[in-house]
Amino acid sequence: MSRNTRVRRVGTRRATDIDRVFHALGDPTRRALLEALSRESVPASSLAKPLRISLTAVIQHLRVLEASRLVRTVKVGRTRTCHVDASGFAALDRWILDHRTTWTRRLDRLGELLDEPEQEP
Amino acid sequence: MSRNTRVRRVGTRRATDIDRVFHALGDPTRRALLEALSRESVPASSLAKPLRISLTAVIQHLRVLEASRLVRTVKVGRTRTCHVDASGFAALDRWILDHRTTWTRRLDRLGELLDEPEQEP
DNA sequence: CGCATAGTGAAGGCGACGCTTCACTATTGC
DNA sequence: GCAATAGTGAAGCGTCGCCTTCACTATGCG
Repeated sequence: MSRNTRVRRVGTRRATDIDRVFHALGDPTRRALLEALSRESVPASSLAKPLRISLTAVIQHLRVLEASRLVRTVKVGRTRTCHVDASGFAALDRWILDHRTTWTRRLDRLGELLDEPEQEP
Repeated sequence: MSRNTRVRRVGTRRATDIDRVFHALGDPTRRALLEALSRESVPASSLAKPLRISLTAVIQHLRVLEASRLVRTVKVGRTRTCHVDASGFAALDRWILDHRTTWTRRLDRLGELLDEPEQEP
């Protein structure tokens, strides 16, 4: 591990909660992990195969997800069971809420944009 | 630039919109940039000094933010004016909405968590 | 016991990121 | 015109992040 055990930093500053959440969600593998977990709580070992990565990689991702409070894990016996944790999700929601007000005040358009079906080029 | 101009990828797969949004928001400097922009539209050059980074770095961040549709910029004369763009924000909102339902179905606790003032250790 | 299974720790490869500096172009304003 | 200002392109540096393999421990089970 070595690097993953280190306290996450951002520049020289200590990482904040929202830093961790955004960083955790920034990786598509971790989002896939979350998606799998949102269906049902599962042992770590069952997550590796569908994503085609090693169990070690899964454990490493789980550590990141746990640090950001998006996932909570419990180890019973030799198996570590993982389930979604709402805390990190709530932190994200709080951030969004805070900034939505600022942005909508300036843009006053988010509502309409959300109603649009999609607008990819 | 070279690397920043390259199409963002995630593994071997082309990056999706939400990939770009999360990645863009994962960097605290870019969030600070967004925060500054949410107050008022400003030329790129005015963003560098308060963040204590070079103008080049700002431009690079702006490219990332534009690719994720969180920021839109217009160049008039020699100055590039930047303002918040709701599209990326809407994409994020959509993602959250989609997954909130799944997670609350499992957790049925998000509501209470959001009502709690804060719960950092 | 003895073998298979689930998870950990350490170390390293390698590409991506954030930033800088230098060189250069395009505008602005005297 | 000319100097100052705003932005770009290219290149490179140090670090981080994702993943792997190998070695090892702990638990479950016939």
